[in-house]
Amino acid sequence: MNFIEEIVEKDLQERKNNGRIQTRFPPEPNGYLHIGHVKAICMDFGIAEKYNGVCNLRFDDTNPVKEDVEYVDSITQDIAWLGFKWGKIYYASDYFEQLYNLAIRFIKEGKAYVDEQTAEQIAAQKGTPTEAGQNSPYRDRSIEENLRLFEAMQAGEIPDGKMVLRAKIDMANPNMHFRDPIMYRIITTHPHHRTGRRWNVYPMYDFAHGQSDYFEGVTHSICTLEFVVHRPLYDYFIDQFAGDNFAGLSPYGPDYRPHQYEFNRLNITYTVMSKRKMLQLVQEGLVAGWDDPRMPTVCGLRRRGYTAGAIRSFIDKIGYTKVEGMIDLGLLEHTIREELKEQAPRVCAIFDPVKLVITNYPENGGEIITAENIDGKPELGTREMPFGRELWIERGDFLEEADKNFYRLSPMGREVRLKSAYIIQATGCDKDADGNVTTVYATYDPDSKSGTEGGNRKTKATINWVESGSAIDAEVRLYDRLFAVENPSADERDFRELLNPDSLKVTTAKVESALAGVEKQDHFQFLKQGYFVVDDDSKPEHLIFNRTASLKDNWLK
RNA sequence: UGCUUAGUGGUGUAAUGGUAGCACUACAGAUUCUGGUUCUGUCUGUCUGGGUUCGAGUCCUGGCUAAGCAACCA
Repeated sequence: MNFIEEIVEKDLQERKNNGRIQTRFPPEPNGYLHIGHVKAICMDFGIAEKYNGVCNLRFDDTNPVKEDVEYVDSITQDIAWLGFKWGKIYYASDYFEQLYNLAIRFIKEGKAYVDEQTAEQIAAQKGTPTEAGQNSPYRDRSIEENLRLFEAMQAGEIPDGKMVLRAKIDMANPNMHFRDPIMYRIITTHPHHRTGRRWNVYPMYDFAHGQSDYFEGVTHSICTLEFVVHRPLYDYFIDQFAGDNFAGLSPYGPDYRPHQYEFNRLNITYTVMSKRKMLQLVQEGLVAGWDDPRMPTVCGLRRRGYTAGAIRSFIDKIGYTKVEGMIDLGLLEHTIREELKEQAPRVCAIFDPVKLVITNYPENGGEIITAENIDGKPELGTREMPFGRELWIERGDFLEEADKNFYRLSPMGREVRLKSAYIIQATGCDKDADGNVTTVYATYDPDSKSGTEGGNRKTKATINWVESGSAIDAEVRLYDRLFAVENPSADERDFRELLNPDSLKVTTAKVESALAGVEKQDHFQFLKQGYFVVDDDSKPEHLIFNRTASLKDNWLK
């Protein structure tokens, strides 16, 4: 149980809010969801699910300059793909009318004023974390003038940037957010994706979020640590209005009060978790798009071959605390391997092929071998592998002069098993002028077929193969970590200089004919290579596989 | 020099005054028709000084360190 769940259970015990549990996931529709958001999603939806409550989706769409419907659609799709069910879909823009009225009321109570200074002047006056700020010269306008100007702002009579509405709190407050925070600014240059040109003023996050929670009846407003310093302001605005129940706007009675709680956000090594940086990577063509398999976005992870179950399991493993840390990318990879090893059919794919000729196999012979998709799991089915005199094997599986650490195919070596087929012994090879092996020769034991009595003989090594006449050429995209350094965000260099130049290698492999009919999102283990998924752009005549994760390999040492 | 938050093995996370545990990583061995998997084992930890207590990772107190906060972003 994490510390948020402890808070919830305590609240439940004390019958706070009559035992009602309501959370919300509040994305801003200005980018695609990434795995950091998934951590928040698992929290928000998880709490609601576990404690018999509801989690609503609320788009925090208070800034039309950055937001777009494109993102609303992708966000809902991603959440659905992850397997979460929201109660209702709300938008902060649903409350623009109420929020505007609250602002008017605030002005009438002498708690807000219209400031005509430039953004630079306001910033300069704000002071620093260690020095108090100065009052604005416009701070003590009359209520009537404030009212008139704010209405003029909304009427479209004031150009963008010329005026803002500020709360009159305390320019000397040690919490910078209390130094007369801006409540409303003018935006006329961009129509809002839902309200169009209806509004010329838009509320800031601090004036919108808590009130939106209140309108909806949210009990636990859970967010990440950077909002800790905003919490006093969240409480402040609600306190100002909750006295008379927001003039009757809450259906939950006078004792109801939403509370904000914060947990540590997710950081993962060798990646970035900033929407701004991701947008830059996309816009500058440094990746193929938001769903590039190297991206930490939900759609990128999906295209990489991560399953919703594995992603949720990963979030479950890392937990929730208030300690800011950095998760090993290795843990994420471990989680997808853990899932795929149970369900991904094994197939042979030869990445660096060299011809193997079995000299004592009949010249025009051939046969079909039936192999289990996963050894020892007959319930997952079988596949057919054509076998013949000429095969493709991995170049690295043959060494003309082997040392004792190499126990695969070699004329000097021992017998070797062809996976699911026969036991062979290398006899020699052909080489080109440069000394590269062009063909390997071997003899086989016809009585050693897998599954027969003669096949029970032990071999030290088993190698992969694909029959040359039936092999299919497939494009394989070998993905690796996006960045070359562990923590790109902490590096003084521009993050774009830190990209891993080997994050994608495209190559061709000879794959089994059984893969002819694969469909998008099918998962496989290419034996000894790694886990691969069929790419969204794959076609029957041009198969494309993305490497989800490599297999662990202890041999290189 | 302010406010806020936080310090448990390499990483993440438990222990709610009573044997510092789990997962990942690393290493070693066994098993294996994947140099994968599986199994077994090993290494490594309570930021620090003082105090309370029979007993402190936990409570009190001083210090140290780190992160966040000065968008008309969320």
